[in-house]
Amino acid sequence: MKWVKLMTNRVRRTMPLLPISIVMQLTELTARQIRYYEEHGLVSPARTEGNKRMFSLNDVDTLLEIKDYLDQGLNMAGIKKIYDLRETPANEKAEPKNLSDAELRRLLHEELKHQARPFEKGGFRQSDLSRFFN
Amino acid sequence: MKWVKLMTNRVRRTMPLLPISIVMQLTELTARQIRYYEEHGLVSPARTEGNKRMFSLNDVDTLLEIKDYLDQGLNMAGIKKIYDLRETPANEKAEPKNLSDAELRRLLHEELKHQARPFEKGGFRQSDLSRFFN
DNA sequence: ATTTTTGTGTTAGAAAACATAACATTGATT
DNA sequence: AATCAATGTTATGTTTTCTAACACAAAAAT
Repeated sequence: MKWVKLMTNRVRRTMPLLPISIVMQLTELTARQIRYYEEHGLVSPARTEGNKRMFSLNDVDTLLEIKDYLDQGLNMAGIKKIYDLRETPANEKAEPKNLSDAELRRLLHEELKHQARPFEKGGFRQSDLSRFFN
Repeated sequence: MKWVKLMTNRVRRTMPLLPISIVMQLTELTARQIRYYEEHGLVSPARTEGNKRMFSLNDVDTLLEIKDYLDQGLNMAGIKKIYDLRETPANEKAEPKNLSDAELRRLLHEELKHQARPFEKGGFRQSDLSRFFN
């Protein structure tokens, strides 16, 4: 079952869940800025069928970093270079990627359902999606 | 620092981040169903300035639970009752809830920042859940 | 000291997503 | 047969997001 863990970890951070409006709030960037950074390949949000950008938590992470770098005086080229260097294609392991939608949903659902609640035991008020933020 | 952790946990789970379309995919419920459950007070998503529903991770959890209960044959009344009973106003402790947006953002930022570096995000434009896993 | 480039603002017009509200349908309860 | 509960469907209006274009100030290059 290790692969499940890995997959869900990956899924957690890469799931495109957030519309640009939320990302704007989370990052304090304007839509213009976010799109501009995308234009330069620094983020690659998914798209809905209707072509709307949907961002993952990783994307938010990246955008916050970009913001930091800009604050530190770097320009696009510098930031690009940093990310290029960071890319270690060596340690990119191929992951099992041939699950049906239904299966993936079921896995997600399972995880959501049986989350150990830290404190209470009887009252599992919520199964906790917050792992998505880890 | 413990309370920070707790607090951020709470914040993370209650932050209204997700539009209804994403919640639909996550829960496999229709918009109609989700709105109907809201009508019955089972979830209370936040609203944007423009009146669009924004759901928290807790909301998703709740919706998944509702789905389970319905599958188990409960009806609205039953589910309502369950949530009513679950509400133990005794253990509702007042939580420190007076952080500025900037502070919250910084906390979130910190958490996101010191994470293991993710994967590549290639551009993709697919429908269904499969676009979550690339 | 000009000229060019960069990063961002602003605007316009179109399309997508979402809202409410009403009516329809289906299966269970009375 | 009539009612009710949960959901589907449709109509219509508003909000959000999109792309593309032009504007502009500050930095960089010439």
